[in-house]
Amino acid sequence: MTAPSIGNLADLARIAGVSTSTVSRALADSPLISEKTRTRIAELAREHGFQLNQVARNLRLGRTQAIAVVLPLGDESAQHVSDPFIMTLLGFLADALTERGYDLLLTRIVPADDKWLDRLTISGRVDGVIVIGQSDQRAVLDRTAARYLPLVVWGEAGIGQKHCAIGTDNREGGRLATAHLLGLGRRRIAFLGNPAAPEIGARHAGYLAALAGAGVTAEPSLLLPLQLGSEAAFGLTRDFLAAHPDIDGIVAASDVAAMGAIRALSEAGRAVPEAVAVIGYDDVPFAAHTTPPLTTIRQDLGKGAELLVAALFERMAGTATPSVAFAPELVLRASA
Amino acid sequence: MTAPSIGNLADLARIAGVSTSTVSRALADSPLISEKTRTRIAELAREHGFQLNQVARNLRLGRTQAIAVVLPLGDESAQHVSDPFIMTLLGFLADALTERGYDLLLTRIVPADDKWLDRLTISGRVDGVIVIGQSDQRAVLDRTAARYLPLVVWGEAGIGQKHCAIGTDNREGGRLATAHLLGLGRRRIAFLGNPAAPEIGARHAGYLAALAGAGVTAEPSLLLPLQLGSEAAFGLTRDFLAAHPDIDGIVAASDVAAMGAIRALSEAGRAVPEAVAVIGYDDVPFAAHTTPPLTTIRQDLGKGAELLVAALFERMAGTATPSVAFAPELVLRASA
DNA sequence: GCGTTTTCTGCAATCGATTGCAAAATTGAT
DNA sequence: ATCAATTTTGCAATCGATTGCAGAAAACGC
Repeated sequence: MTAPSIGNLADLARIAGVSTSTVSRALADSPLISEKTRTRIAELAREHGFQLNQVARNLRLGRTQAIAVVLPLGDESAQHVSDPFIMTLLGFLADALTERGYDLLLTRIVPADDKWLDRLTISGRVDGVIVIGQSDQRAVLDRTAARYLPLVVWGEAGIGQKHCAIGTDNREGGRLATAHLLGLGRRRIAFLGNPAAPEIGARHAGYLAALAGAGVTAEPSLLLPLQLGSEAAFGLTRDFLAAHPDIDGIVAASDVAAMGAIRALSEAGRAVPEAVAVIGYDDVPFAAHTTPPLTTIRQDLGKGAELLVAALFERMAGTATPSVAFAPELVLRASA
Repeated sequence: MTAPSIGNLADLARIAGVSTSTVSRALADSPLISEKTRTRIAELAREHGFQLNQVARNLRLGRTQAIAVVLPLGDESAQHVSDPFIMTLLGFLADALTERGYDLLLTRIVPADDKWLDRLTISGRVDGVIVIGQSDQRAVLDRTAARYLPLVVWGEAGIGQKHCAIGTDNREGGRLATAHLLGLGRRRIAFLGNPAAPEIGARHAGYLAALAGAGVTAEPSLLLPLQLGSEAAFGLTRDFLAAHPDIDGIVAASDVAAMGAIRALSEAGRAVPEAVAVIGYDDVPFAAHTTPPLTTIRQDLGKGAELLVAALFERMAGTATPSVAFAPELVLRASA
């Protein structure tokens, strides 16, 4: 049986026959402590399985060593998001933060009022905040950003926006996707997604730009306004196909939406990609495993998480970092 | 412009012209404080946007009001899991904990030694721990559970196991899945998954039991030992089909695996479900959107999260709760 | 108006660490 | 052996809250 575990630093000090100051310094490798006592105390600590109380430590040091990651469940999101895209980003964030010795406090918020972010920032529970997705909360984000520096947001950097947003260049992504279909000779290309959401709006703008660039007139009727996070892509596409049997391409705003569309096409007897080419967005983990595997626009979330965390730490150190939009890339598989 | 925000309770006390005790009590709705001063102080607090420092509060109260949710990345898991199943459970856990006023500390751990769990439990950062998946860490879990009560694990309740595991009845799930295929008249049914992992082993046992019950002899060669979390289902199934063209059903250990198998079948020109019926496991969010939509065994993760959290809170209160395995259910869609 | 209850408020200790400053112990020089 | 210089240790304040106990104020009875 190993020695009983010790509650706090004072207990350990008593056992070692020294003051708490000495123990604290020894454990912190302070040069004020002789090598002899340092090793003796370190040995005792290990022996008794002692660890500092992080809460007390952080209180004294005026920090928390924790970062809040917020998933706001606003207009666009259903009650229970489990969007694989968001979850993948979350995983990368967890890694990036852990690597830097920070804890990740996961918070899902249904924004009832416009104070949810303030509550979080002044509660003293975290040293910084990462918000995943702007949802319909841009105003709240802007207001808080004016007063609270260590805040970064995954999303689209809009004009006149006050908060630091990091994400991929959605306009470019939409353009890439559409240009790819155009390059395949497709001309009647539908857009599946709701442009009201900031990111999707930008992708739609890219879609329009690509069409214009190829001399194809965009038809408003080829827009399928799918709620983000909704699972209605299948039904929406099925009904749409009845009215527009002549389309030959679909630019989907997410891989999940693309999957729904593919199923609708498949059930309507339209081959993918022969009859209708479908391109997704995100390149989520399962995109390579659908039938057929999805051609899609990849957002490198490993890189995204790195950028988010890097910007956040700069901000925690006092520098107001600018927004970033990095380039997405086309991933060729079989659906287009 | 609103009044400048106040740093701490003492500042607010100064402004109100009372002691910190009074402010603290007023904010806590203590009956020791007169209605008059209580409302006056509450008003001041709102006006100045004051909030208690939670770290200090929790230190004083000897708690953290936070729960660690651990994703151990052991043998079976790739470096970056983003298994939709786990992520869905995580979402529900976040809701269940938030509802009870607790924070969720997300921790991904690659178990390098056998002390990772001890480090977490004695760091004082959390009031309890939920581990998602036993991975290859059963020994560590058992050892810690002997000493640290507020610990619950999502997973299979094995015999002789010391820790509290909560999950679905995997044996029953495997049986259900297999029985369904048998009911469809299928006889040459393959199992796609690695029985070495506890949960999968149980599902495989159920598979064998169902075969035996129907008088079908199980063939060891019909086992496709897919690493859990791996993305190799496609390749594995494709190669397997070459050697075993005669199968007419596949019981997959996860929906993700089922997707890979369906693609392999599709590319081999075998229709699903006509030629080969495929049944998945989990019923993850996208299972309804594959082509064809997956027939699968549903694990109700909302219920699972509720059970995990309920057990954890009982344990935090001092009661050693037993392991629980609740029933999974068959979800009929189109793949089998 | 005065003593007694009852109601309110404040002092000071506490949670478990860190750290500036002063005191003690050690070392070295003479 | 004595004293100065240096190294090592400890006292006590601090981070921002909560709370037992005692004292002040208010309410009450006579």
